[in-house]
Amino acid sequence: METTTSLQTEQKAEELGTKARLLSVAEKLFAERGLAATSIRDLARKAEVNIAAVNYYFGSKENLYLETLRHTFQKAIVSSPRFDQLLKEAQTTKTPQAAQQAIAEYIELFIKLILTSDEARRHACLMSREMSDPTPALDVVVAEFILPKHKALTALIVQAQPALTGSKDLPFYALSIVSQCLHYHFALPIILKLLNKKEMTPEVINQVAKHIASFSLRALTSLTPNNL
Amino acid sequence: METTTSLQTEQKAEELGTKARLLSVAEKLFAERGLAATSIRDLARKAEVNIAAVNYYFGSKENLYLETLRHTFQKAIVSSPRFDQLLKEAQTTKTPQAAQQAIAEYIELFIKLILTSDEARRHACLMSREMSDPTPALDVVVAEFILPKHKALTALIVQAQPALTGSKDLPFYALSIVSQCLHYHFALPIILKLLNKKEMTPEVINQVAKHIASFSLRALTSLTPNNL
DNA sequence: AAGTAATTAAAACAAACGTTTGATTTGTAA
DNA sequence: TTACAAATCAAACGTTTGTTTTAATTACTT
Repeated sequence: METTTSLQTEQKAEELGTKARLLSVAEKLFAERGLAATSIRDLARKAEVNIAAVNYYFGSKENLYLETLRHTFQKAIVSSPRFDQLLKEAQTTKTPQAAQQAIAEYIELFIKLILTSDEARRHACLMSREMSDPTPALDVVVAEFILPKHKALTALIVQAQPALTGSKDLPFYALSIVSQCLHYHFALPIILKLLNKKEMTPEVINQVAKHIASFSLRALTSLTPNNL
Repeated sequence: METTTSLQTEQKAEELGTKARLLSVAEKLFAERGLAATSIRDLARKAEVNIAAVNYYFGSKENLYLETLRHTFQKAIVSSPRFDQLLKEAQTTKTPQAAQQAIAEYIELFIKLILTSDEARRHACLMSREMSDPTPALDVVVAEFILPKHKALTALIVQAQPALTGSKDLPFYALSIVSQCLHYHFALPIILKLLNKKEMTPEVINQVAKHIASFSLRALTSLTPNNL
């Protein structure tokens, strides 16, 4: 029996139970290869777990995939106050300049997470696979993870450019910013070829972050009532 | 025997041979489900062809996939002078204004292709699957298809904003524009949920095209030597 | 210490997979 | 017609797939 409260079942706190070990390896493999290309046997072997454990704990492979996405993005939600902090800070200082600065930092944080953090990369991989082959899990992730972030960023954008208040294509602004960042995840292999590079160096990453921030803020701040 | 020159083997010109039928169905299925999730049996059944035909004509499933990508993007290259024409026209009129207009039309054409043309959508699907799980075919597609387009768009950008000449983050500008467009393919299911829509209507598509063009051109034209 | 529930383990299941085989049909040229 | 090569076909190949079964083992409660 897997008890979550008692510590007697685990000699060391660091040791993961069978279920947790499955979820951990599943996150890795599903992100790397996708649902169809990941076999339960490979998964069980890498998790050092019997083949039957998957069906014992999760009922089916599909359900393991669904639970893996839930588990992964719940982790991400908990560990994302870094972003939310940024948004809150700007709201205290209500000036457009503060919001613009927050947007620039948001972009920089986003780009660096995607291009340097293995965990963030896994999340992005799982998400892009969901977009190619949507499952019921996508609804949950969008509602609980993406929609709140989109709303928060949009609020920041309005603060940075008050002229946008009530504009009918307001929701597209956050998409313009986020899409530029995500492109450096989705299209990374292509972008590396275009830049004639083997990998993303810290210098290039900084350059990219600065470019997207500058590009987007110019688009935002140069907005005049004529453009609306 | 499949003869490519003689017409006697095909009663009607519209009828496709076994090989062509396989390539056609393969493009569809690989785009919809990906390599791993597409079975040769399903493919052969939908192409009304014997199972052994795949290995007879292509040697293996993997090779069929590779040939499908080659075939598909070679078609795309041939049928893309619509884009190239746009670039050429701007070069004749050498003014920044002409280039800016061309960029706006480029974006509109791009967005509408991605969101309305089934063939363009298939190409985009194949490409996004290649980016998630790169195969040797990616190199070919990038070199022959993407790199030329990136160079042409970059030339257009320099013409639209001559101050960018020689700038070290010049290659990122085309990426900023293209990424915004592609996002409406990659993240379409998510974007629909964000916009609370069932599907993309022609009105929204127009709105998106206008937004991206306006957003990008503002970012481009508001560039001053200070920003460099 | 006994007994019950939870977990692990090994083995086997049918189904589907990509591929190969060998025979048959088809088209063409001698 | 005869001969030969290309194309198509049904059938079966050996693996691998996700899942289930059955038995042994472990952990917890009474």
